[in-house]
Amino acid sequence: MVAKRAGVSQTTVSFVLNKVEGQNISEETQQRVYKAAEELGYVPDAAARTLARGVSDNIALVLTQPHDAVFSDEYVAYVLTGIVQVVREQGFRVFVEMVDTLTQSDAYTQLAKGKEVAGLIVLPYNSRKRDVNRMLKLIDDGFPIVSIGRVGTATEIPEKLATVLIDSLYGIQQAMAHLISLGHERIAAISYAPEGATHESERRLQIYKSMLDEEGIRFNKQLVAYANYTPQSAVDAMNNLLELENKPTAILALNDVVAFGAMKAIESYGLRVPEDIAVTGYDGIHLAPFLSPALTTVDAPNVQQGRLAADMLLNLINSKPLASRHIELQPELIIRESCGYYLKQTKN
Amino acid sequence: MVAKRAGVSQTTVSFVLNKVEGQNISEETQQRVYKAAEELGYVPDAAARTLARGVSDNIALVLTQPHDAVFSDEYVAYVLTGIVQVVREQGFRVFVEMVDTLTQSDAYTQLAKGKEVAGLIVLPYNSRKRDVNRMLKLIDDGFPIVSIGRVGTATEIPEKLATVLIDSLYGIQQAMAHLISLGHERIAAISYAPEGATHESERRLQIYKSMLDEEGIRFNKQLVAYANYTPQSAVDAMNNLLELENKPTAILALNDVVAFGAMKAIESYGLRVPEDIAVTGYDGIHLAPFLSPALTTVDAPNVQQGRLAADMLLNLINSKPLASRHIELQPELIIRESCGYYLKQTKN
DNA sequence: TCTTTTTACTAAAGCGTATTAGTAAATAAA
DNA sequence: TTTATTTACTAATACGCTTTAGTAAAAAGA
Repeated sequence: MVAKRAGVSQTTVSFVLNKVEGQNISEETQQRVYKAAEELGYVPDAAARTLARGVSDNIALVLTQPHDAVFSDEYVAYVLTGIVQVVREQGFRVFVEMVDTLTQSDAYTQLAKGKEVAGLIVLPYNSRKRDVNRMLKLIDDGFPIVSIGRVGTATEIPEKLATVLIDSLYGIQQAMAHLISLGHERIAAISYAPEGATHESERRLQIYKSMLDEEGIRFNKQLVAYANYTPQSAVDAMNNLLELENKPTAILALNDVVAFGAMKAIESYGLRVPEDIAVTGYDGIHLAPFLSPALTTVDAPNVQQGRLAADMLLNLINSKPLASRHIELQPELIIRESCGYYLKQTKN
Repeated sequence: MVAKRAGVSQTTVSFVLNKVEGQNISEETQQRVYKAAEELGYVPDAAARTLARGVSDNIALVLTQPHDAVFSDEYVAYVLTGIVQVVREQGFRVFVEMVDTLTQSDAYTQLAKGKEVAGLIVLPYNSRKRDVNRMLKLIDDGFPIVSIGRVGTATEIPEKLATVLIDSLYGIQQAMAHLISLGHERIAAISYAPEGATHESERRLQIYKSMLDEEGIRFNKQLVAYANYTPQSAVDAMNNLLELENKPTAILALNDVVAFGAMKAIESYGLRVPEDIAVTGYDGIHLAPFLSPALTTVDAPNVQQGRLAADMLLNLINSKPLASRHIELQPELIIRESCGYYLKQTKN
């Protein structure tokens, strides 16, 4: 079509529009091709192009979730945004796949083998060992995969799997140090996941324990409660803590949604945050500063996490060397009102 | 590959795997094909398939936003979830495209003409007239497009454009009626967008005005403030209202993010919600019940909106008749604590 | 002047599937 | 028994692009 209109061969059109190097096409011919393409509103057929090239221009973000669960998590939105921002500059598009690892465990393989995408970014927080093995097999076959965060139940990050993590060790340490520096000793932790459900939540609890240890505070099992991803379950967990004879004076919420629920429970109970009980969160959701009291939380750079994962993936796709297979980003404690830090400051 | 292994022709393989009707393939041959495909882990090449069929198995969700803006809106996440849930059952995948309507105004056309997708679902809240015209032209060419919500600045919904709306007239009316029934007369409205920026925000303000009118309350221009999509801008807007000599006794926040900001501003100012000032929101974000006080808000069924849009799109793609080109969903006022309704109840 | 190199292109094959038109063998109808 | 129909397949083309191998004409080198 374009070829006819410009009076050249299809080959020439392809060379011109793709700016293929090493082909001496005269300036004049090039202009003619561009003009013809412009006039016809030509857009190359994506499928034909992919078929001929053998590689797709798409990548997928794979979320491991039961697929009727709503991804209400801001976290995912942030990561996705980061990814889209980066890959679009190289002409890639992004699929969002919600994979129920129980019923569609071959989803990774489908995407890869069908050449639907050139690479995958995976949020594997609910995935099983079987899924991980599938991923590793694909990687061995040379298929690019980057993981964001730790794999669900696995204790170790597979060396082969490119990963972008957020250093929760550092984050939780900061939060705990902050609470301790404010004089708290009866610090309770509320996990966002059931006991043993994910490696990451267990890890955060572990850090909580070791921080207590370092400070010579005895770990008390009663002061650990488990929510179930929803804010309501966090309310319930907090209510259990409030029924203890020796109530905690501070709450380390393992994510912000839990912190929301905990604060709600505390105030419904008739106590005040931070005067009676201090609360810290983790994630840095964008409404955290606008709670009353504003939530002190560990701000994790999630957009950045998405961007870096996308960067890594593009490098893998283009067979460029990776600076590192495992990137760790530093979160930052943002001190606001929910721990009473500024209250103390003013008093002095 | 599969053909050789099963000892049949490529054609037969295609017929079997695609379950093509009217082809008499013996049960035995079918089993042989299935077995061979299974053993080889065969996954059809997506690009080749699309090329041969002439239609893609993908759709795109197009977000009109400056593409460096983070889509922190839960709203988008909900809609996306609904869409993915529905289309995946028919074997479709979903692209997420973030389109800056200023710099990439031909994005719709690219996707359609490149046959990258079989149809589009558009969230057009920031789109310009030019974009709308492009969409309408594509529709005229028979390309399936469904819009979620009203087109950015347009006053009318184009008849040709299939649309899934949420009836904000009904929603805002309920919220206003609730505030008025609680005795409020000095009701201020805070828009989530700058004056005149989007049709939807202006529409909500219009409903606010007409409700005042109906109740014989004089409209006071001073009682309208404008935020700029972020919670911080809502804080600023609220602070302006708090500086009025005659402070409002109730705030109609035009979305929940604004409500968050407004409540924060009120409490920072030293007043209480709902005792001094009542607040209603709009959207029903999932943290609304866990604010203190819990936010009374108009709950919009956004997942459902996504599902219905996906349904419509699939019908358009399959050239099935649409029951209606314009669907309107009813939101529902959820009464919680931020207006003092239960406070009054207890008093009596 | 004759040969080599460079310039500016093109013909044709190939990517992996869907699909149309067709065929040989088996069965049914006349 | 002959003809028509049905069953069970297959050969070959098309989809629209990329890319390899090649060619004719012009320029450079000997």
